[in-house]
Amino acid sequence: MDSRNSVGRPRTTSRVMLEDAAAELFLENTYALTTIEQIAQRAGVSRNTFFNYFGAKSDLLWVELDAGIDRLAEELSTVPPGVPALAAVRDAALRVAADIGVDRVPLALTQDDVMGTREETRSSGLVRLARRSDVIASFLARQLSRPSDDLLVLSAANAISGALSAAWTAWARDGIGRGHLVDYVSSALEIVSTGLEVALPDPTRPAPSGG
Amino acid sequence: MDSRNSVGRPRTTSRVMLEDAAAELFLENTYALTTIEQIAQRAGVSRNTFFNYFGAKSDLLWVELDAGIDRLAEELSTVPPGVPALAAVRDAALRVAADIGVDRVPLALTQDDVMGTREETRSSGLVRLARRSDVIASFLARQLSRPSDDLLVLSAANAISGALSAAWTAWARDGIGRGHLVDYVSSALEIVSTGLEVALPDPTRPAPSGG
DNA sequence: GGCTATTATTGGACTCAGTACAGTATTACA
DNA sequence: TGTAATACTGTACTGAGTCCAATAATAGCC
Repeated sequence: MDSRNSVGRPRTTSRVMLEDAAAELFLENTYALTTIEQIAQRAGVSRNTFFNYFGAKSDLLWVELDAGIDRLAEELSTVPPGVPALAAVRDAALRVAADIGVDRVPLALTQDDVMGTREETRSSGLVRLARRSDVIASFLARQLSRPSDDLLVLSAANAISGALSAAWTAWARDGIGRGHLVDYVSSALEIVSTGLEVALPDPTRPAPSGG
Repeated sequence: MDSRNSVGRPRTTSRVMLEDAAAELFLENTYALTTIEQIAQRAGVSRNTFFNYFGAKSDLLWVELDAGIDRLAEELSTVPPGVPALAAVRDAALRVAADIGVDRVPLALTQDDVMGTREETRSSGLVRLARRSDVIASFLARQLSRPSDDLLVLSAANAISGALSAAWTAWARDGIGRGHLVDYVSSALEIVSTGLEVALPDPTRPAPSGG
């Protein structure tokens, strides 16, 4: 039961030790009140070593999601030319989601209120959203033979990435007993691919096709 | 020709003087190499006064867009219940865009490379994207009588806001001779409302309706 | 075993954004 | 003229992120 600090800690890599130390401290003292100094100390490592593994304190909140985006980029890079682009994105996103276990929610999304992070979480999380948009946009551009700064390509990539964010967020917020992430991602993507007019029927009017 | 500093500067409000001083300095020295101290000094005001008007250095990049989001929120708040929600959002966004003159591009979007800001621009810009998503989501929730953390509502709001970002970005990047922002916004919104499958036909296949 | 090049880690000094707070000037208003 | 509210300033502080030079650890090779 001696969990004081570095002494006695299993000798895994510094990176993992930093992640673990951070998770503990964020829960104890909130994200905002935890300093990098403290994290490094508990991991039994110097403050500078922290910056060998992470570019910023907020990176610690998004380890899980960053890995997911890397996965997505890899999946998309192996898609051969000629394959329908939107379906390929959807399939890749679903495959990535399928591998996320129920317990692997990003720190930022679960702890959020507990950790007193709302602002910091948000802006650092949005950096991930942008990176995912880039990944998707360059794939769409390649696959559809359009320039990568094309308005349609950028709009579609942003819309897809936005929908994916909504899915992850909603899933994380549903807490224990939530279903599987895949289902959330599936619903969110259906909205953007079939169109908002269809997906969000207005209670005051019949659906467009019925008018 | 005497543009040294505060002395001789027109006595407008401190806020405007800070904005002007910042714009000058960002162009001269890039955003990253300009300190708040310098901005305040050129505006003829103390460093602390800066923080009376702006919460962060990066706010200076987004003055124009922040005003646009405020406008959007106001427009939406006056929409009576029962009006079709998606059309209302589209109309409000178009009205806001219509009022943005050709010269009123946000600093962040035009100067970008000149100012050596890419990273900082991006993450601070994304905070605006999130705020706009919130505005749209709470409107949609109210209008469609759904909870505001509903997956469909969040996905739609994120998708719309993402598409709007793409529109503003593409418009700004097109430089002198670009058309009017309204046209960009209109195209981008059409994509998400009619659906990506329809809007982005795949060159390898006929459109879904034709298959 | 020892030798060497590379990589991981460290200490220390620094810049600057952002916060807190108390004190002073300025303005508005009676 | 006095008084209250508001705008501004000085000072001091915390903590993130950067830079650089020095040292420890490690891997590869003889």
